[in-house]
Amino acid sequence: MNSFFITTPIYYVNAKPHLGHAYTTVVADAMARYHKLIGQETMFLTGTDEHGDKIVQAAEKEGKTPKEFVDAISARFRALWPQLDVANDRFVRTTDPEHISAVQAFLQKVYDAGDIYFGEFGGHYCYGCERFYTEKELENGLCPQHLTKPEFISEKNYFFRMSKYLPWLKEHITANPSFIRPERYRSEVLAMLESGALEDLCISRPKSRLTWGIELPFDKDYVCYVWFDALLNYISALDWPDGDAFKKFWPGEHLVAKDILKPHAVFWPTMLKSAGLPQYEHLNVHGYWLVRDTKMSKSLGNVVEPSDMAQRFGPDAFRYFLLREMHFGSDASFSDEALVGRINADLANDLGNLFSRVLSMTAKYFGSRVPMPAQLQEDDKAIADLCANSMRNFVQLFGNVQFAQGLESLWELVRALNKYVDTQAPWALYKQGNMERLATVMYVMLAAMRKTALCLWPVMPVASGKMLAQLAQPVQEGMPPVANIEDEIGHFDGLEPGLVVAESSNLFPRIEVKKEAAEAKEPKPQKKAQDKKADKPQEKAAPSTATSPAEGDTAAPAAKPNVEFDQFKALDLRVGTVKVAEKHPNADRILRLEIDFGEGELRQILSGLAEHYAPEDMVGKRVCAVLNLAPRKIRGLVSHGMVLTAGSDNALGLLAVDRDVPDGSEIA
RNA sequence: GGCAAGGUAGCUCAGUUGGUCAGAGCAUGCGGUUCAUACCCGCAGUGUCGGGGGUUCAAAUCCCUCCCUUGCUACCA
Repeated sequence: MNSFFITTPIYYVNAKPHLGHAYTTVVADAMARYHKLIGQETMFLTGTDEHGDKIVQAAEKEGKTPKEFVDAISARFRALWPQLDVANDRFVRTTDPEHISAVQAFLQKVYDAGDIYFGEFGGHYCYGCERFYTEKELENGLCPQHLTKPEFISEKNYFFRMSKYLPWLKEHITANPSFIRPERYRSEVLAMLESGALEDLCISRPKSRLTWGIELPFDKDYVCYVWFDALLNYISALDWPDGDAFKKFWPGEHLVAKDILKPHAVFWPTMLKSAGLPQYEHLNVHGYWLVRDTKMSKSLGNVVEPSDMAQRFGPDAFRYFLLREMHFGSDASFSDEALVGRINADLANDLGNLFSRVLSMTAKYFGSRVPMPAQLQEDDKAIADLCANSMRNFVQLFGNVQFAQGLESLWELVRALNKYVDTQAPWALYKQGNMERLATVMYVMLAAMRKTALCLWPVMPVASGKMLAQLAQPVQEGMPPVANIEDEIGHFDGLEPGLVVAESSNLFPRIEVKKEAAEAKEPKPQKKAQDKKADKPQEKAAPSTATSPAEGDTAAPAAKPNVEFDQFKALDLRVGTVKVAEKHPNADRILRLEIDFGEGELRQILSGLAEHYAPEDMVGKRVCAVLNLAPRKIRGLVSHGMVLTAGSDNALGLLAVDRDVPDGSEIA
């Protein structure tokens, strides 16, 4: 197989690009370059996802049409990639006409195959669960959780018969250990399949509710629901069904963050299966970057900006850090100190200094001409062997998406070269006038440095080019430095004696740290799911949709329609004092409160505060609540009202009254 | 609460099927060197390999149990 196709997810354009996007895209770029470096023709695709409710709302807010809005944000993504030396071959947008027609062709194909049906059932909607139940799931016609009668919602939709292919999928994943990698995510998907929780997939929305989407070819009253639309970018961008690119590059592999594992590991393969298309080769799943939280918030402007990092430290160093610091698949922690540490230790001290010292000696001893080596001795052969080993490991590990390990393997060589300089002591040979030996030693180092620079091209394309240029190697921008790096492993020559190399080198200047240490003392790393929001559709899960996109982006929620004053007056809002607070015995997130509203007896209200307030801290607190909500049973206890809070999971607070008013006071 | 993955030197992590497996890099201390980006090289560590119990001649590595972390999941009217 001599072609290679890699994709990032198409990024959801409701916000600007952040570290998570940058990581995924840089990794994809490095993979694409790696495959070029082993002699394959590659296609690297990224793009933007531009359909869905959230987009319409965000556009309205800015007084733009959805199209105007997505044009602007999509452009921002596209503008970022060159700053990170990312060279994608194509950029797909779900609003491209070619994409739209491909989605419709695909839908028609699956429809004709009988795998799409109109959803007659699945209309039993429980408001408590915010989901639909099938007849089978109901207990005596009631919601099994709330024991209430679900409402039959008449909104019908089209469903993809995904369940039909789940047994096949399980076999496929079992039979192909690297279909989903690393292993942990493969197990996760298998567990998902075992659990039997997956059902058919809702793939439509009525136009009455959502118009910003792709019309179904077999029903003009419906548009395609997000995932179906979004996933198909991977082949629409290859000009499926008829394009040459598809024939040439499919199947390829995908790169995603762990939050969108399910759609890529379950929806997408079953879709391909239904349409009779070959499966992708690999789904490569990475973790999150956690960011040290110095009260990180948008208001403090403390968020990690990829373009900012690239400007401050250079795209090469930033890319190196991303690939070296994160063990692919696991989460990693991002901080300026870690970044500076890597740059100084690995790039400046080890690699940069190696180039500097060797080139400077070559200038001094041989007028910057690559000397002709004599017979290699033991020490020299040891370096040559190590060089071959490091390269072999590097190539193999990179192919296995083990980027950190691959780089580590290469650095074994870099460190050994620094040591070799010390043990051979060229300056001593020079003083002794042992020019033959000196020539050999210098040649060994220069040759090994060349090999190192070749390997680094996928990771640091510009710096690699500079290193090679310093070694008088031909470099053509955008092209891999050699036709196939694997041909470079078996032999140690490749550097022509007589070439004139650079006199000095300052590839990676040390970054002096002074005040940075002071700033970064106390705060503990806090979880910050970088990728979470942007890559996935935002609409609430609907009938049988397995995804449940996370809500709660930092942007304020969209405005709601006006209500009449009477409707507001209908609410019985009051102030009360918490007298009793304890954890709900059967629910982790819920506190059971008994609150005095001046009613003569305490009122029991259940509230999802357990993750934000300790029970003992609640006692004595004055709270605001809605009293006349219909009582609801939650996990065995009944709640007679709702405590008012503001904020989201990240930062949640209770509403309070700023003066002392009696319990039971009305809020108006 | 259920399911899953983890807890190994100050930090980030390696440790295949139980027997040099107690390691690497960074950071720290001491020494060396001078070609070099105050760099590089050498040496030195510290670790009850989360706690406890068990199997075994032998366990970080297998079993049980407990604790903690993370993710997914349910309840948050």
